[in-house]
Amino acid sequence: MIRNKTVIRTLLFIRPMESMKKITPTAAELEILNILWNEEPLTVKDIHVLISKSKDVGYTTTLKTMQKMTEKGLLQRERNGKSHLYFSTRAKEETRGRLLDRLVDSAFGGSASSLVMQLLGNKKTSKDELDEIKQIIEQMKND
Amino acid sequence: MIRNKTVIRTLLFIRPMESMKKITPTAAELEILNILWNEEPLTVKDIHVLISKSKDVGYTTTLKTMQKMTEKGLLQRERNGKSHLYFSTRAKEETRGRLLDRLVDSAFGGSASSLVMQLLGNKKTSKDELDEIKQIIEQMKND
DNA sequence: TTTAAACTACGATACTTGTCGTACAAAGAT
DNA sequence: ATCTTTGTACGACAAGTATCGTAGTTTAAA
Repeated sequence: MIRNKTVIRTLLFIRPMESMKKITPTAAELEILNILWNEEPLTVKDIHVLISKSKDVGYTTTLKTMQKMTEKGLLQRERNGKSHLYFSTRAKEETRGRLLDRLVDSAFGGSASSLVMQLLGNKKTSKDELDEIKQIIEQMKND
Repeated sequence: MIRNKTVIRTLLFIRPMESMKKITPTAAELEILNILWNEEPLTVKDIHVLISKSKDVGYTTTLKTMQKMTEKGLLQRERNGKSHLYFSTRAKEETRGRLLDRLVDSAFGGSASSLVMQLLGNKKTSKDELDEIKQIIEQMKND
């Protein structure tokens, strides 16, 4: 049985369909997305300046990552004079939802309530957070 | 009689400092851990049979993955005749907690309540799940 | 005792991720 | 017009993941 995807695509003369792919960003990509979700659009430089505050990384690393993200369809860009303005193509909620689904499936046996239980029992979650979560639930009960 | 082997080995210092490393398992590793968290210990074959039900993968792939996990300290094993019996070294809750923390940090700006909101607003989370979650919260309020 | 079956060990491969360095292009500054 | 700055493009590389194939070892069967 042929398992190699590259081989299969070659044999079938098809290309990977970017639009159909449900891409979940990696950690480095999320760092960039978190910034863009807060303020769009931004240049590579803008983002790199922000990231550099908490992390020592080269400019071309950020650039390359954003180029890859654009290839993948996570970002779009448009020329703005000499440089580009980047913005995210997917709503924050959609991406977060997908990541959450993946975690629920892969680590919590598909049970979202197990995840919440874990979260509420987690020492790292602050009391304020817990109160806030409880309040959210309370509010939802009135639907 | 003490049945928990992880505890025994921890007390006997069978594993060195490796066990201190904070490793977060990958997707393929989680698949194996999910099985072991449910029933321990198991052989490579046991696990491979179970995984094969939902996934087409070679036996040596499962074997190799479990060998790597043992190297990393995620699993431990002991000879059992011709083969080995594997068991996980970390409590389910610890690993889940770490994965959850990572997601909260990387995708939800460190806000656990944002994560819960997202989860509750997620169409994919079933009504039953939602009810269950609400019930959990309700119960926690009585502390 | 030879053989077959069941296992393990280990190397190899393809892909992905994160990271830079270098080369090149465009726009100003001198 | 030439030099400097500010960008982009692109190749390269190390590390890690998932995946198998092949070879070798042990146990059980004939």
